[in-house]
Amino acid sequence: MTTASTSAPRWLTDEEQRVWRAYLHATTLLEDHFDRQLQRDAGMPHIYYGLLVQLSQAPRRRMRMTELARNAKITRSRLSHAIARLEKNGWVRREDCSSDKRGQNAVLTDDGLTMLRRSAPGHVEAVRQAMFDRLTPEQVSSLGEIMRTLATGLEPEGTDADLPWLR
Amino acid sequence: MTTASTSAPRWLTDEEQRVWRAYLHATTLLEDHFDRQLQRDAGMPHIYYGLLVQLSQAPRRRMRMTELARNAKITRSRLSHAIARLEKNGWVRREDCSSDKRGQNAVLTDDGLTMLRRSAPGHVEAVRQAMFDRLTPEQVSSLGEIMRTLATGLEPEGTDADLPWLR
DNA sequence: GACCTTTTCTTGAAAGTTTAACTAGATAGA
DNA sequence: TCTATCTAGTTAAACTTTCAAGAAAAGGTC
Repeated sequence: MTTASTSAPRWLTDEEQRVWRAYLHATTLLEDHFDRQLQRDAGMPHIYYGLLVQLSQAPRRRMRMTELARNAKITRSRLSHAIARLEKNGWVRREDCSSDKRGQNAVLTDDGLTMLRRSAPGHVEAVRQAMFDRLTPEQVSSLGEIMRTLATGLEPEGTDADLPWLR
Repeated sequence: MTTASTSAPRWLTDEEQRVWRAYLHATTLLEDHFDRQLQRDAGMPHIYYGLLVQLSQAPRRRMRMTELARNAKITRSRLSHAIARLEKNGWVRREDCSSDKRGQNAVLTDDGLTMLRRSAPGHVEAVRQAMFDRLTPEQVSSLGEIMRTLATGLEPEGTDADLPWLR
């Protein structure tokens, strides 16, 4: 067991505090920025757009709900609501899974694919402008390594971690 | 003017796609992680906690609404709702601004400060575990530089940028 | 002063998310 | 088989955020 609850807290150094705050500022601004860009140009928040992208790259443009939730790093409940909304837009439809009667597949429709094709260039451009055009190749590489490390830290293999899509 | 809407899109390279996805994965997981940690230990989402931290560090534990929104990188509307909720909890109260009758100050109460002191060690520990313990000093430094660059890119000085707290 | 514009902040409704509870089907053990 | 447990997904209610609109004060111009 740890003694974290009783021992003196290891406060952040000034440098760490600056980095932490910069992280929060940048991620908050970026999320706001992309949510607005996609709400304006594609009529949905960024996380919904990501779901369509996932589906477009999946075999036969379909994916099991839990698998999609795992890829998007969100809860199944959140995904249920999201797919319901996208279904109303006609961009996704649900389909029973043949091998498991509890299961559902989310399927990207032709309309959904069309919408994605139309909005992709603008979104890529936005991502470039906000991120890749501002960083050196070394920074891009470093950012990738850092983000992979942090993500892995929160979803360690073979443990009982509290992962969104298992809740 | 640009020709972005008509010229061929500059698609992301494989490397850029991997970095972009890693960024989305890590930030989504981290936000979920800290929101849950603070909801459990302090009874509020992470962004609300950040507001109390800001107030605790401000002179006389108070700050103008727009100033607080700017620091937190959120809209004034969002802040209004958040402060209303924190007021209900007794952790913040509102106060008229003497020099500008339109203005309001958000003031951290004694109860709010107590709550903050009680939950700070656990939160710092969570931040360490999820971020600083997993990165080398070089990575921490690099992350700070990258995040500062990205944040600055979205709030350029002296322009008519679409910043949340001005909407 | 009168008028117009801008700034500050709030509000109500709509949209999205979380939490806990629930249904139905799969799985494993006696 | 029968039963307990687990997994897949949904749902209702509470909460948070966004969007659009608006009230009130400040600032600028004539």
